Amino acid sequence: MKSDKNVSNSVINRLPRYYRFLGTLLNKDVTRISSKELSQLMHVTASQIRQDLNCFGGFGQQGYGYNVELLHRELGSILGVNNMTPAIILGAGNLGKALINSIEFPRCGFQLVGIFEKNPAVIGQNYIGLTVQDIANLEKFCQTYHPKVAAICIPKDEAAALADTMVANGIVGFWNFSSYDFNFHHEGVKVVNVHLRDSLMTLSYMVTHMDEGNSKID
Amino acid sequence: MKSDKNVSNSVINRLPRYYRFLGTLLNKDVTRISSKELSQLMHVTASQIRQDLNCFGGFGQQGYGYNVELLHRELGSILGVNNMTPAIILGAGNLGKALINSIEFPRCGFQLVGIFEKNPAVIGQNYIGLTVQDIANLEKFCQTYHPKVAAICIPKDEAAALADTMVANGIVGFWNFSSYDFNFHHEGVKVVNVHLRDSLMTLSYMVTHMDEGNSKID
DNA sequence: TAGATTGTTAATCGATTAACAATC
DNA sequence: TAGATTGTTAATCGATTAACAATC
Repeated sequence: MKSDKNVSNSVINRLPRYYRFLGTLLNKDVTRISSKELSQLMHVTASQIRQDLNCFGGFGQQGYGYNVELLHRELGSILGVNNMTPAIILGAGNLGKALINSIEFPRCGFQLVGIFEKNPAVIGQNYIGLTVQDIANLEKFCQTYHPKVAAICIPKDEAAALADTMVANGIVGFWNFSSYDFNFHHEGVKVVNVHLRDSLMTLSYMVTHMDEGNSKID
Repeated sequence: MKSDKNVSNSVINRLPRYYRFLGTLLNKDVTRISSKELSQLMHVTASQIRQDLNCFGGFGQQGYGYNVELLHRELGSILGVNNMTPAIILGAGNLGKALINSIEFPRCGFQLVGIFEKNPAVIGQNYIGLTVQDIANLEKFCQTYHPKVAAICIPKDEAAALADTMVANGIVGFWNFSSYDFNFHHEGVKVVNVHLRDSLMTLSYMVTHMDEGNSKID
């Protein structure tokens, strides 16, 4: 892999989409594709595809295009989808349960190793082979099993109360569904925020201003 | 309100966050705030705040700053949070149920008027006062109740099969959790995509490349 | 009035697109 | 070889930041 020069957030955000489209092509037994063909499929410019891919290496061949299987595998490796990074979920409420049941963590690069909740009615329940644990045991669990990533499905205040503990105990990545702002006070951790409420309000703006240009938000 | 000039996707995406912070300030009985103070609170530049707000009007006062309550109300109105736009949810699986139970639609500008599912085991169940309906009744429902927005919590193929019907029956906005690409074939509709799987894979990239700069994605 | 802070224009920065020489 | 398509550099476009005159 080429030394990762110039990899902007925009590029990183587009990588999973490339990976997804290539997976679809692979399932259809497409063996090669040019940036132009892919650009028509994905509705982006061929230039952007070539620029994006070249942040990571020269995966194509002049006059030929890209080998779908190879490129898919390379992007998977860049995304780390085979790393099985140990991950936990904080909060087994509606959202937590939805993630547990609808997200294929192993296909995204993670192994789900623990689920934590403070509600006694939920503690002890079983989901996809994991027993929901008391969130009071979180620190001890981290010291034993060293999860690296946490999906935050608890309210802002509870997230705030646990943030320092998590970082101190080796959590380096947050998939954050709360409105707590992690990287404000935590250096060196990676955060992907998913603000569902904000995203719905953005849609409210868009349908409220139907006439205006903006038609799509990712 | 000033004529909406130059409102980019970036600005629209930031609006709900401004609204959220102002709501918090309001709860703390803060009556006025300068762009500088707000910028420190939100970790953005004061310049950007002033630029963003000025897309919609001059809500501040030289030498004083912004009236929190007024600005909060104005942003709410711009976002359309009081519009009560009729909305439906397609799919009452794990994710659909999570949205029903954890998102406050009325506070985001919507009134939830229908929930649809194809699984017979779920049809007829009750959530927050709504009975889950057979998705086969969707078209008829639309013609009677005219929902304007749909949250898509069904698989790509099912979304694809229903897309034309929905658009033909007046749905103009999609909160899309599937990997079906709406605006490819549908003109004039507004789409906010939420690709949870992609977002988790982006986090995988980030923790796989810990050393590199990027630390936060929204 | 003097001090503060906006609204807005100008400068900078970064991301996207276009172009093309390299090369399979 | 000729045609196609990449990798990469240069040009354009848009978004962010800085600066400052207007003004409360």
